[in-house]
Amino acid sequence: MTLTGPNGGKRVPCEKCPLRKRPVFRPFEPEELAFVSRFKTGELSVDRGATVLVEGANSAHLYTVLSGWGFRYKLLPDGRRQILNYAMPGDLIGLQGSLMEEMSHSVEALSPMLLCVFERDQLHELYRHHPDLAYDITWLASREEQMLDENLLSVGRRTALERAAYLIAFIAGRAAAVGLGDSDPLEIPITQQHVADALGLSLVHTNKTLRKLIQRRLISWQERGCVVRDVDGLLEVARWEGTNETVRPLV
Amino acid sequence: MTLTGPNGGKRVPCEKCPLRKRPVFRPFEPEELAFVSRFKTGELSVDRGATVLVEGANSAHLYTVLSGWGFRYKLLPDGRRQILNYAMPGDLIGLQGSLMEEMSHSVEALSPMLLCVFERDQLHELYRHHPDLAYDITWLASREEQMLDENLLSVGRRTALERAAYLIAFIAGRAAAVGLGDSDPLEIPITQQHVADALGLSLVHTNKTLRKLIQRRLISWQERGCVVRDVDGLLEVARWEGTNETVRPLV
DNA sequence: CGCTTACTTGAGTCTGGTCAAACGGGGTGG
DNA sequence: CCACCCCGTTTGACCAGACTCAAGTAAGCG
Repeated sequence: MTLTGPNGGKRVPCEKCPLRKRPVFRPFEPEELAFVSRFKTGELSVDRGATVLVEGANSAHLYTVLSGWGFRYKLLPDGRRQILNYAMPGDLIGLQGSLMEEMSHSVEALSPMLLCVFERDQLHELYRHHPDLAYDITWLASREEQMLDENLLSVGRRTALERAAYLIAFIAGRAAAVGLGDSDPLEIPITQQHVADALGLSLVHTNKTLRKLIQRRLISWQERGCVVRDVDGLLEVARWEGTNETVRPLV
Repeated sequence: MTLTGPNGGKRVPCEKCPLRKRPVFRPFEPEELAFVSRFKTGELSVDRGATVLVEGANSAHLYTVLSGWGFRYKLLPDGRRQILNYAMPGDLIGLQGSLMEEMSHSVEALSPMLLCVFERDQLHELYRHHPDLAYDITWLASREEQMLDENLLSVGRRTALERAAYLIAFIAGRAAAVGLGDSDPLEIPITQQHVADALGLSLVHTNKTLRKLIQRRLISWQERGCVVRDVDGLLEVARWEGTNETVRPLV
């Protein structure tokens, strides 16, 4: 886990942020950009498997994913784990920890990740002087809630096969919006255990379910990764229309 | 469904809002109160069973629950329903619909409800001139997300009995914070179908599960309602510590 | 080369689902 | 006033989807 200081070597200036070029992200006014740039106090680089945020901690920072994959999860006292959502470039993480006393979930990296670091303290200043950005942050929180709603519907009411197809199509859709898998078929860096914990299923049953999707040639599996072959096919199995990724703010 | 106009007969002025006296809600500055009061453009009274907000609609309003119970839910095309969360006094509903293009869930009343109505358009003004209130709204959105996280963990990873106990203890905890069931034991106005749809279980299995809680004298069931007898017992069955209801903003 | 991690697969079990029927109270129309 | 119906709850019988246990394979790594 490396923390690059302000203007350190690796620092990606917000103005030149590669993500910002993507059409999913709304263009920012120069002054907004300037503020965000000041708001960003560093970059954090974490390895695969590293814990970015821990439940119960009182984090002084919040982050935006610059690159890489991660996931939010909660644990039961006896170790049962539920993955709540996946995080990918452009996603804000740790907002809850900045607003509340402490984090109520943990975040772990699925691949090496690069994170933009923001100071929790400056959030108040953002709200005071940049109402549009404040609005954006609420919007992002609301979007996260929307995703959770859909996930909850899935875990609660879809069958195992529908759930698996939904999850992969959902991730693929979000990834496509930020330009992942543009050229080659998308490869999601997850193990089947991660899928199981997101779906609320056992590892064994998840394996058997994924096998069906593989047989139908909708996905294939490589060590440590799911290759998405046919998103439309997945959507059909899930009986889902997919989300329309609307234009959104970036931090 | 009745809409009472500004300063109509039934209108509860924000300054005299009975909820505001509760210690869970943070005290507001006079100017904040004045703005909220202006922000509130009316009251909406709905009957039990009425749909307050519909998925897909583009609502011009958002609401705060003044009294009564409701629930947020999503449907699958074939009718399967998942209840996402329950709404009770002090909760903000319809924020998503105000921020996004359209609602991604519906809201239905479990009992007669009284709602404070706010204009979506004025949300921008709130963000521009009342950063603290804006912050509060984000905080509330974040709290809703936190509740969803916990619900998702429950549906995904807890057993049927744990889930049922958790749900009822969760609702009871929230209700107690806003003063419901202060004198008599709390009575939650839900049917077993509502419990089933919140837990992701079938009606039959839900009935058998609730029966166990009833045998253990943790709850009892009256027509159209769950009576909470022993919250600590429920927490124990759920293997859960309960949420600490922290002070929060009201609207 | 042995260890670890992740994926597979089969067998047997059990939780939870489906189907079906019945009950009881409240409301309503005859 | 009574018969009927509807809604929500209850129960039993049976079925199936998902879980656990167990063992084996394959690839990567020190």
